[in-house]
Amino acid sequence: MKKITIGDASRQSGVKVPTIRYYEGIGLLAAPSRSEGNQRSYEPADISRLVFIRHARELGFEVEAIRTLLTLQDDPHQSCASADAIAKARLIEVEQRIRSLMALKVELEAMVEGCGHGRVDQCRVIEVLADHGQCAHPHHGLQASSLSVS
Amino acid sequence: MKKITIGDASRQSGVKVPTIRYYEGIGLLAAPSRSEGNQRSYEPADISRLVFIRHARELGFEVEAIRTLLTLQDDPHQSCASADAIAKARLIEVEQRIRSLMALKVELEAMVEGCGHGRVDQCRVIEVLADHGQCAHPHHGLQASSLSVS
DNA sequence: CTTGCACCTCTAGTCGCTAGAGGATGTAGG
DNA sequence: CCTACATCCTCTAGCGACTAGAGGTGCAAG
Repeated sequence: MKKITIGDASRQSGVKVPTIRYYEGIGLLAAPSRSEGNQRSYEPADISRLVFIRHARELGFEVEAIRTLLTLQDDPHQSCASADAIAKARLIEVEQRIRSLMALKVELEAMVEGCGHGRVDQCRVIEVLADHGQCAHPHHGLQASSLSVS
Repeated sequence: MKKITIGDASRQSGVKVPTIRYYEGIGLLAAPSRSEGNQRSYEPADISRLVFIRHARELGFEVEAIRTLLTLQDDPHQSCASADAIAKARLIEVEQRIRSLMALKVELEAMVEGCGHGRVDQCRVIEVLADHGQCAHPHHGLQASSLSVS
């Protein structure tokens, strides 16, 4: 009978208040019951769900993937093949991302090192950007593809 | 006097047609002259600028950073300290990102490996997400912070 | 002269939130 | 009981960097 306000839910789960409402809006979290004054009232299970979501987001899973993972969690007798597949796909994404970023790192290091700290016309930073042929490493085919988790 | 259409500019620079128009809209690229029929007509210098922009975007520089880099390029007698600083900041971002992703990789690997390929109630993927205490590595403080380049 | 592609503008959508306006509710102190 | 004040409510708009689509015009080849 303890009523958990959205603020408490936020503090307990680590998910910000507007984000909780957002998750409700997109159907990740069921709409909770309301108090007489129309305020959301959560239960412990909702907190767990929010922690689950937050954790998955921190791992870089997309909301759609989390939606699938949550339906799996809701029915524990299902095969976990989908969860497995989602995690594996995410792992492959992360590995690719790391490879790309390593290539970027090498190139940025060369740019920064090559900068004579003088005038722009001797600056390798600008030069490399202007002329792709100067690249330390080719990295064509890199395409912006979302997903952050800094 | 060769007139470069937006389609040719796209093919030569590797920047998509709508993206070129977008860059014009946000002022990264000057509005080119127009043909009688109101079609954009580019010059070789515009292609170079587009290549510069594309390359910088591939390296993960934000549009605002590129704006600065372009003004530096336009005046080659300036000090390149700003370009240097921008590249260094980007390098630090990339290094941080790599570290975070390595931590994610470790955790995802543990999840995937721990999956018994049975039912959900034995699945470590779901379990780890539900209970942060199961994490192989702590990665709190990770906050989504934009910037992709897959 | 017609077919068909490339071009034009404009608006709206993507993702995962975040910020702000403007108002209602809940709680603690006087 | 009244007043602050924090917290809650809904709603809309904005972020970055594009992308997609509607609805219309230009142009070159057959």
